[in-house]
Amino acid sequence: MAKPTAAKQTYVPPLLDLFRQYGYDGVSLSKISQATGLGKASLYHHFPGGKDDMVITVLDTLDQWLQATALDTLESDGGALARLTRMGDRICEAYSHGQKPCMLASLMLGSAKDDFQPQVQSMLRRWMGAIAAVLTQAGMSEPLAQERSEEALIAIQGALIMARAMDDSAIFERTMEHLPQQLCR
Amino acid sequence: MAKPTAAKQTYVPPLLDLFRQYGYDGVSLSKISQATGLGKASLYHHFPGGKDDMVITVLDTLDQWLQATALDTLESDGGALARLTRMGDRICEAYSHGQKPCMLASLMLGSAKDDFQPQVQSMLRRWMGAIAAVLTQAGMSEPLAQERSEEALIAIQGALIMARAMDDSAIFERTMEHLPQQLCR
DNA sequence: ATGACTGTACTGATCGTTCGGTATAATGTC
DNA sequence: GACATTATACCGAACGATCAGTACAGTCAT
Repeated sequence: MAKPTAAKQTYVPPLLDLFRQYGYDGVSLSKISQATGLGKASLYHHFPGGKDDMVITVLDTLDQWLQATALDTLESDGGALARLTRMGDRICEAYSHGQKPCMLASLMLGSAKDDFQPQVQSMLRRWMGAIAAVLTQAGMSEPLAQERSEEALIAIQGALIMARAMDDSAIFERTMEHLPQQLCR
Repeated sequence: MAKPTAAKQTYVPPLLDLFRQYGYDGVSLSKISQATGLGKASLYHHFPGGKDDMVITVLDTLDQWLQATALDTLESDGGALARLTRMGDRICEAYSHGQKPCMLASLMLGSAKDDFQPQVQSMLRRWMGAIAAVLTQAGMSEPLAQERSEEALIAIQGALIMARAMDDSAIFERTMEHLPQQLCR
């Protein structure tokens, strides 16, 4: 929303790591202070809105990353299968091969759900839209493409949950590997 | 573990509702006190181990429910497709058609992950085993059946996340409806 | 010397937990 | 049947710790 200071971006990676692993309620300011190496005063200097401000900043950065690194890739050259595979690779790396949770999912649990649901919904919708566009471009009907894109997000989110719960990153890697063919089937 | 008092079971439903929606870190004793109508001190009378004790009690009850209501159903009569459909119906109802999160997934986020991961893993493994058993019994090869049962849990967990995030229970209902054929394909 | 940044100290609120005590009902003793 | 004892269920108040957030004086680079 508000133009993020360049300095703010410095602290996004540790913040992302915290929020995706512990969720909104599980992250305390002392944890944040420890992870960023910043005192509380400094945190409130960079993020006057407190914890919510930090989440929004991370969410904005994540949004830009999703657009630039995952979705724009879908509009490059190559067949649908190749493009989806490329996106899968980026996604797989972003989630550390399934070892790290999705922040969007983490935020939908706990008391902060309502506050961030609009932005989360917007990101998920755009993500599904980009996948569906690839499929329709490959000749698939609009409704089927939308259904398949929904299945894609379900597979990604579910595989993240299961890989983390079972402590087996192979579950996520296998799912991401099969995903492109699964979508173009 | 320890034989639960009958009285303890009285407070399981509100506790389950809290933990699945807010996760371990998001549930405070005052929230629990309000939800159960019990004073904080009374809570420690029934659950001497505090919050952890409550989670374990709920997890035990959930384990019994899973076995009795969902998994034992898989061993009844009828074809594989019919049996899986019946399980799907029970699951769908248990999750309020996708409106309520899975407590197993909720517990795998936050600071309490390590404490409850063994029991969560055990339940998920048993769940997958029961589904795989139905599939092998229907003539499917052992490795394929295991892979499919994994896909089933991924679909359920992913659909729960997406349905909740998008605020659209149809996502979950559709996934659960397609699941049996998807598994027997 | 001005503005960006940070450490220290502090606030009131809430956290999980424990203490002291009360009401009720069951149990044992005579 | 009367009375003391015990167990169960509950509560208000308070514990020390930590929570999110603020005030302010200092430090630093420019």
